[in-house]
Amino acid sequence: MAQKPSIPKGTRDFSPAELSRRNHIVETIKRRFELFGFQPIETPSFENSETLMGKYGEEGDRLIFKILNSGDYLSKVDDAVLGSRNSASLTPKISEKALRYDLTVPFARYVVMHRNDIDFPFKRYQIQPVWRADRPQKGRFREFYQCDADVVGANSPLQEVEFVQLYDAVFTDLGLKGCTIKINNRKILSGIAEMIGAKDLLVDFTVALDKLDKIGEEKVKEELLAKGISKEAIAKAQPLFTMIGTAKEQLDRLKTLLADSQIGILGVAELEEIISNVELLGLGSARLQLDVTLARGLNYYTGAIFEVAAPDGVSMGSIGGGGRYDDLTGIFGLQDVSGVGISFGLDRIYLVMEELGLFPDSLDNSLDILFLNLGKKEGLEALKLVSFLRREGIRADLYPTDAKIQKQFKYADRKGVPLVAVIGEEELAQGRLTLRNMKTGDQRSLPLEDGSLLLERLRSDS
RNA sequence: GUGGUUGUAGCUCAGCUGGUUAGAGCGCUGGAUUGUGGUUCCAGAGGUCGCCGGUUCGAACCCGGUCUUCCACCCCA
Repeated sequence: MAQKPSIPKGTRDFSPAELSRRNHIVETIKRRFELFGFQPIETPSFENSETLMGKYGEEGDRLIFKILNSGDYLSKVDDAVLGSRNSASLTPKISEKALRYDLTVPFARYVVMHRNDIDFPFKRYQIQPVWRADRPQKGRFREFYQCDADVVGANSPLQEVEFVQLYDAVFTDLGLKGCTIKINNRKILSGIAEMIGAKDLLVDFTVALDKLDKIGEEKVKEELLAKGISKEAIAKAQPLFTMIGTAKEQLDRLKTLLADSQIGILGVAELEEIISNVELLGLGSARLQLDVTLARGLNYYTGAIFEVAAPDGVSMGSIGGGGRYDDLTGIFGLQDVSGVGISFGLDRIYLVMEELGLFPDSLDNSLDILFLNLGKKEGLEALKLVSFLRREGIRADLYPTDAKIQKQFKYADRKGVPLVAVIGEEELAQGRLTLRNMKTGDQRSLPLEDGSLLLERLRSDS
């Protein structure tokens, strides 16, 4: 009995057409990463659970895919744990490995493990899938690709400036104009929390504030109240809700607001330096926007934080994010190594580009010329030219079987092949081939023996 | 994880208050056209109605469960 095939929810197959578009994005990103001096690494799909657990907050732990131990994994679990039916205590007993949730934490682990072989500052990039046990939605999958670039061992805020430029360069290359790179600094958020006396409620505070543009001022205040932040404290934070104007104006207001907070002032100064330097150097097609409500959930960030929004009019969550983390390697036993990095959400960038029709047509054709197969002798003759053209870097192919000529033409048409070469009985007798331009319908005759004339035509057409 | 939504041919979708052999368009295959695709015309193939169970004389349609899709939360790329 044949079963109906299916794939798990939140996963996808990629067709040749989709993959050539995805590769176009990946190659653009890769080229820029390398131009900016990053080197590639790869890490395993799965890590030891303890490497991952606890790095993404409580919510993150829930979304990590756990891998069941091999063998008779229940036999060694003692009855008390098994009988308690408590997932939190049972899980570590039956699962020691987990699929990676992002690329930043495995990278931190990599840095610590290989610290003696790495020349610091270390700039690495990594393009690999990650997995999250999330409920899928549009632009939200359970298996998706991240394209990360990080620098570890460099404290200078010039790194942040370069990352803003990197974002801008990639999106400009892709033709994705009008992206907004939102920037904030965790120190500012800490400073504000300190100011209003809610230091230990920093996470709740930032998570609520993050929703400002989505649910509005009143609802945010309600949530803050519900989380145990006093009315007076919220009143003190009032200037945050009406942060408009240029970056400079906003920074000036933050300076007065945070005058008594050492960490807050530090954050403002860092941000000021980054923003003014980005302005000085200029951007291509993206714009940098200070957004004091930007918080980001991943709790390892300590300094600058980034998030990229798609151009106006496209409804899609952030297509990139990142920030500075001072202590990530500290968790694995390597102190005083600051890191900063960004991530591109390949799958979401794909969806946005699809929606805006930004993929070049040239991605759709996979062949420069197709030779029709009209029999054994004819096919062999065609293959000689195919081999010659391939050596010259032309994407050439021979139709695999001597099917009906109509079928072969139809195949060429649908694949979008611009040129079709016909070598049949007639041509063979004359020592020539017929070359048809599929777009215009023009046909011309060329000698079989000398492939260079054909090559010339192909080169001039492309 | 919570609440809702969706599933009928390869694709996009019709299908009445449950009632004989479940339809269309596109696509596919063949022919018109025995060496010429994209247009047209003709013919044909293709469906466990997501899956499991229940109600009923009878279920694509009603009920329960389950999987999937999309949406809102949560969170995030």
